[in-house]
Amino acid sequence: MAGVTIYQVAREARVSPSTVSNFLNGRPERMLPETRSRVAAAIDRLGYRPNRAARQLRTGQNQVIGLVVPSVANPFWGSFARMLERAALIEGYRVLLCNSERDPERERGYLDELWADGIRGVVLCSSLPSLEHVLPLVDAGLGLVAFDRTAQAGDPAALVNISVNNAVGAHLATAHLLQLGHRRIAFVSGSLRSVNRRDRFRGFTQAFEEAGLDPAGAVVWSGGAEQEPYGDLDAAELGRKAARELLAAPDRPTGIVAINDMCALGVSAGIRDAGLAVGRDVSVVGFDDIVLADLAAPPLTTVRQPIAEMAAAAFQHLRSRIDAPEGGPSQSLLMRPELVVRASTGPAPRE
Amino acid sequence: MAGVTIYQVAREARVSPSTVSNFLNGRPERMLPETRSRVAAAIDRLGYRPNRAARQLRTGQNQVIGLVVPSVANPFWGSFARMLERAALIEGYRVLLCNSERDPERERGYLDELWADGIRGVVLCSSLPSLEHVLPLVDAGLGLVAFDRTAQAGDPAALVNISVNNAVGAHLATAHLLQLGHRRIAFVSGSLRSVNRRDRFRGFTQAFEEAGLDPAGAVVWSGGAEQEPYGDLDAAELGRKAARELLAAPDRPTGIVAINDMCALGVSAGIRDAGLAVGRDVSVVGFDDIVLADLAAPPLTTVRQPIAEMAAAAFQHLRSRIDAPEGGPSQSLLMRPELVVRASTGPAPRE
DNA sequence: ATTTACTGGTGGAACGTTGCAGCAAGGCTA
DNA sequence: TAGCCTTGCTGCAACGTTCCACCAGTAAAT
Repeated sequence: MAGVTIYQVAREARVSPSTVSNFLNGRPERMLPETRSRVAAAIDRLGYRPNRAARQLRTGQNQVIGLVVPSVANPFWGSFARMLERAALIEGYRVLLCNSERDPERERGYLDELWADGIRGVVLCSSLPSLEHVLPLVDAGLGLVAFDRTAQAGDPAALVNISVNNAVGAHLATAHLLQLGHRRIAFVSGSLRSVNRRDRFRGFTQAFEEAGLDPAGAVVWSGGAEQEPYGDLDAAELGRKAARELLAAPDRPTGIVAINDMCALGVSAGIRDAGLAVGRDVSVVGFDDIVLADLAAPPLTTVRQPIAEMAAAAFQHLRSRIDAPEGGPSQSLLMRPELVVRASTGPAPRE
Repeated sequence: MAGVTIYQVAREARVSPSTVSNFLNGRPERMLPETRSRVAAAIDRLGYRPNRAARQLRTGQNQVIGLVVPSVANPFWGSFARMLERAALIEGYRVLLCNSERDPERERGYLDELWADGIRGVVLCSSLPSLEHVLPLVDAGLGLVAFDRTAQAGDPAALVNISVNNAVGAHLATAHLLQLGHRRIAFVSGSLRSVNRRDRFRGFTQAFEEAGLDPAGAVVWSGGAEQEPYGDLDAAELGRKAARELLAAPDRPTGIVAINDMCALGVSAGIRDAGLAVGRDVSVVGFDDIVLADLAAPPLTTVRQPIAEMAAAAFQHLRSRIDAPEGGPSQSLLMRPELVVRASTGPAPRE
């Protein structure tokens, strides 16, 4: 045990514990320079580090935020976790990591745990349509930033939503394929239960409508049976399976919009499994722009999320919420996505 | 604030706080069944959750472990983080995430922070040759599992090392290429400063020697200048750059052993940049077997690490260390890697 | 000379647990 | 009947902070 306390520092510096505490907590100007340096020297000499548990018990504050992601094994969430942690670290906050596997039960369990740990700010990457399993805690004062989810009717005022504009993103992706002459386009996703996925699907159909086409003609592949929930690890496997099934059909699509990059990479693998060439026989668009999108063969055309800005914004909102729990209703943020054209998309092959 | 305390529960149940505490902490048999159910009912009715900070202050224990990885944005570390978190969760532990970016300064800073937070168990994925920047804390009682690093002379007895046998892994990879007839083989890595990388390099040269070849003839590309540290994000970029440089040389290699899968995927991209075909013109072997290895085109031949077992083992060791801080010197673990042959390797092209 | 204000501190009660020591009541032994 | 053990519970101090209230000393204002 380390266990050098504020009392020992006080004795060493020949002051009272209160003075040491004052020194530590932003009121060093309330003492003579001479005292100040005596305290500083004592702290240094003894290698004193404040006991965080005691501090938290006393103040009710701590410097930890929670992060709940579907699975940090998915590179998109991995990157997000890293950037959020980075943003947090700069301000002296630490990040507790939770993998929900998209399971509402686990999600709720995690938030309860975090609350019991005295954590008052959480970034929840849930995108479940309803957050009601979590609202009691928000009412109790938990600062919550919902990531990758747009504001829904009935959301409490205290809730901040940060998301890319998923409809616009999917629209971008789909319009890109349409412009390349593709007409038989499939939308590949797991179940469409989550908000962001529904938004993306909406963007998909809107692009059809704007092109004067009937979206009903588009193929939607959403995991066959609704055997939810599934982890994000399987997104790739899902895409592969989707590609296999879609390409075996008589009127196989020439373009595929995947729900995210992992799925798109799976789709690409599936296309190759079928002996076809990605970008020539079948075009694929992803979503996220993970690092690997550019490394794939062919490099993946995708919709980029400004992940660094989003992570920074998520932390900032959380932070101001923690500092001023009763602050007014907070703004939700809807970022602009960007289409990154690479080689996984090309002109529709002529029949 | 939630803030229902053990006192309120006690009053509600018409017992003393001590009794409630006894109920909560494993001594429920020390009271009449009737009392027990009264307490249980009160807890339930009030929605009481123990205050963890207070508990930690009192007992010095908490249920949190630290995880320090180079960068969770790297899918390998992402997967590892997820599995460690899963193993921890089962036993009621939470995981605090830290990205060191392979910077010893940051590493040390993180461990200090974790220690100040009262965390007594950390999985450190460092692989820096020396852990001396961290030893004072181990001496002070911090449970430390070093992951991806083999035991070194001078390591304290309390330190547990868990790693795959990197030498064997790299040997496997290299022998595979040699067997396919490759003779001009390059080893691509960032700097070779870390233990695991040196081990892998050793396996690489050993395979040459066993084949009766002079390892001095092999090309070693290790990042040009030693401009360390670099984040793992850049592993791919590094590989790409390496491939470009290596393939521009007069006697270009026909086989490349990459330090890990991200690097290998970068190398593959670089090979394609040069207009060559991976697996035919140039063979590539990775290390780790991340999920994406199988999705790449062509799928990546690689050395698999038994990541799930390693994560579980890491947690178990940590846990027993936390429960019995003065336990005897602990075993280090050296797991067996496995070569997974896919299509990124093929027979050496004839000249 | 008295009040008022400020400066540079100190004292001590919390924060919510835990766990040891103790205690009342009943039962057993001698 | 005294002594002692056991059962089932309670009292209280401690864990290491913080921060409000207070205080002694000096200086300025009345």
